[in-house]
Amino acid sequence: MNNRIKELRAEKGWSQAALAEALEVSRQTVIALERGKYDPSLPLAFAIARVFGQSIEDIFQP
Amino acid sequence: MNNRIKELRAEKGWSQAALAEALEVSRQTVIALERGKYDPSLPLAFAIARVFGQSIEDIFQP
DNA sequence: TCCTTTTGTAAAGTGTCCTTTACATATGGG
DNA sequence: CCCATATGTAAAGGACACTTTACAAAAGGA
Repeated sequence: MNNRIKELRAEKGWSQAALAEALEVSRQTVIALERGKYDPSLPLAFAIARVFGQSIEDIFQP
Repeated sequence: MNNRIKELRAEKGWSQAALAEALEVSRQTVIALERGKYDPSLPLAFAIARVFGQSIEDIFQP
């Protein structure tokens, strides 16, 4: 499952730490997601979509 | 996180076993999801959206 | 150069997602 | 009544999602 987290975070000009805080997860989680180490849980996917103002389908591609 | 899986499955007239097969998961997983025991993984959420022809956001509400 | 910020790796621990197996109960058709 | 179908519970095990802590390395500004 690919995602556009890193790209969207760059557009916002946020650091990984800032995104982690916005998502209420650890920085390690942001790193792992961006590097495709694993997929987020569904609740976290919703949070990611919310902070970037896009749909889950727009950010994640199976 | 609430979901409309049971309702959508009823509309299709599918048994839990039939849905499980369509999703390529066990029947136990379908039961657990419908009864809100836990949320699906993101890949499974995509599969559920696909078999019902709706968006993830339409099926799951945080 | 020095210091701060940012990004990355590693490891160990906890809880969740999903599996298989087994058994129980309800319902409807023959 | 008998049997098949549908739904549910329980329990044990494996893999994944997420955490905390610690350390390493690159990059930019003063």
